Amino acid sequence: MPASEERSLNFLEQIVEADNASKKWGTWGARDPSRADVPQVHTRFPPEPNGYLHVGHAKSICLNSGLAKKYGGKFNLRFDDTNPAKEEQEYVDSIIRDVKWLGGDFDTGPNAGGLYFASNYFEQMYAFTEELVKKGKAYVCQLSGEEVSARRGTPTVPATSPFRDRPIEESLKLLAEMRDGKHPNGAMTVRAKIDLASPNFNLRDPVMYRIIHEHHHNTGDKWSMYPMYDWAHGLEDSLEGITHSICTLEFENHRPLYDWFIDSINEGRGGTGLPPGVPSSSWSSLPKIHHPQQIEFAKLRPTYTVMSKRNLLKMVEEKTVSGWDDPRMPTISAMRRRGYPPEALRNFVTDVGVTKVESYIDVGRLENAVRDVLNKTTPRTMAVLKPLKVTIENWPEDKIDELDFVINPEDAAAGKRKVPFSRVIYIEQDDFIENPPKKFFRLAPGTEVRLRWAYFITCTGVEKDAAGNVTGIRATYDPATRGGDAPVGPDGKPTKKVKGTIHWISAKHAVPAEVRLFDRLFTAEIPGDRTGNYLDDLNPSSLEVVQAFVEPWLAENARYNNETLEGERFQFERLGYFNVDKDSKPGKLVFNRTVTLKDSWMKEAKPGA
RNA sequence: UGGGGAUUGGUGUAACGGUAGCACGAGUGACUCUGACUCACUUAGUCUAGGUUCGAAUCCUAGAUCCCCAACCA
Repeated sequence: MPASEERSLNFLEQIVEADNASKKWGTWGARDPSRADVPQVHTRFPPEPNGYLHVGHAKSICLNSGLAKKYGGKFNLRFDDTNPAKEEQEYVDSIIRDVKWLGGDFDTGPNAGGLYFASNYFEQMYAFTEELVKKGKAYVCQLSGEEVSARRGTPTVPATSPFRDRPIEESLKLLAEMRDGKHPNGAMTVRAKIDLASPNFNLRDPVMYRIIHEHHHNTGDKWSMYPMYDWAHGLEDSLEGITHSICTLEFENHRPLYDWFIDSINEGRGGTGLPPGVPSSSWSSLPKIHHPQQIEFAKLRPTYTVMSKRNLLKMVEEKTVSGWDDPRMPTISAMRRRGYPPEALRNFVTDVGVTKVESYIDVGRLENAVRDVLNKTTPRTMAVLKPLKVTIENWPEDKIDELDFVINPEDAAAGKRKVPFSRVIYIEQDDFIENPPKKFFRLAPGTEVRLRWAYFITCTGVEKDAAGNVTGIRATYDPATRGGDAPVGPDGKPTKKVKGTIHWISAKHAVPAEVRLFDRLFTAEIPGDRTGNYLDDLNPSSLEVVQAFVEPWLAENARYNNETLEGERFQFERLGYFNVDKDSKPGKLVFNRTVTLKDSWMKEAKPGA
């Protein structure tokens, strides 16, 4: 897959390069004289700690940290923790873990910009607010939520507030009281005084602060007024010197508001003179604040998945899934648990690109990106998911043969290992059909197949129970095919060929293991599109648990790393990629199927499947 | 009805007035001790209608369709 070395620039990169060329943001020279000619590029990922990160956030993380990396800039992780009613420390911890796992190096390496919290800027934001009130650009409004809503107006009818022209001193007094916690939730808000008739509703005197008496994970009980996102967000970026504030499309309408806030703070600062009638003041000696450039991009929306935190939270709370890290979830922690390598997520994100077009991405592309990485990196091993017993009639009762098994055909350095073979083996139920259809290359009465790296066997009989179900089969092996190669004739060519090669496990050596097979959580490309309720499209069989057999080598090498939260990854030949789940315990192995192998036989046998 | 965005094969994405290209998917074939991987070939596209131009996906005009906006959420 194109890890995209020669891909053309996406529109974000084009903007950054144009800015760099024009020196729009200056260079890093002030901080580091040795980098006086490196243009400043400073990005950030600004999550609210109110849920777990999902694959959509992964796109933002990769975009932002990728830009910093590519242009020698800095990347910040900043929590947008402005609403204590919804935010929790647990989410802060999980987000930090997930961002680091994905390679968003906000605290290590050359691009580390640091870890920040919006709540650490509350004092500064309050000072800005006082300044705006004094400038006549903000006021305290004592309308209730319902009243504000009722007075909102329509696209052509302006909003109203009876408090917008109250004396500045009055607002200042109430502002101080809000800060001192003297008023209950909902009693009043601070509003920006912009334009009640604006066709852009974001400019109809938006609320800057509301009163929330609630414990905050970072600031404790210090504050009882909290800034709204719109007021806070642009300031956070400004304070951190963010050059390119990358966000999603729905914030396009908010950009004029962010511009207004910063312009209003800067008005009269830095000695540029005050508007007529405004007396000289404390802020005229203050420097202007940084004005980042906001750029909007379209969210990532994979098919067959839901992305809204609300809907994901609902599934967690109602136990539709086992938790935020249920391997079927689109969260980063679920993908890590399921065995997706972070590199695959990164490749996927660059592969689908970034634009302003709202589109759906075939979730199959994510699965392909996962296969791509895993194919190159995982050891091959054998496991039988749904065992069918095969007795090799001409193999001596107690004889055991040790056969060589290539660990990874894609990676010669991985070497070989021994796999035991004996008289009774298990093969996959799907690899035997009593009355096979055309083009079925596997085992059937009278046909011959190769057992991977072992012997050719021919099916000689079928055992059934009283109900007629196949309970086992009998076969004979060809001693001349040891290692899986047909004997070579005088002409140097193999004396026979078999079309099929199947995997197997020696019954005597088989180690039992639980294997969890996942399918998509939803059966509809766009869950809920049909009925309006995404749960109507839940896939009832998205989880299947089987008791499988694995080879001894795998049992010995199946490890789970409690520190990185990653289980060892393997390919089970012909079945897919699997990893060790955190539920594994000594004596009880649990594997997740990360993703299947592509299966063109399945497509042929069951068209449309 | 106001404002802000978007529209290129089945899907995603390039082309920035000069040959509509790439990737995924799909199809066919080759290879193969994984029906995997790999390789080759094929497939199919500029929202519509006008206009400017030697030349338009790109510029202009009009229209169509889709998304976002009237939380004290982010």
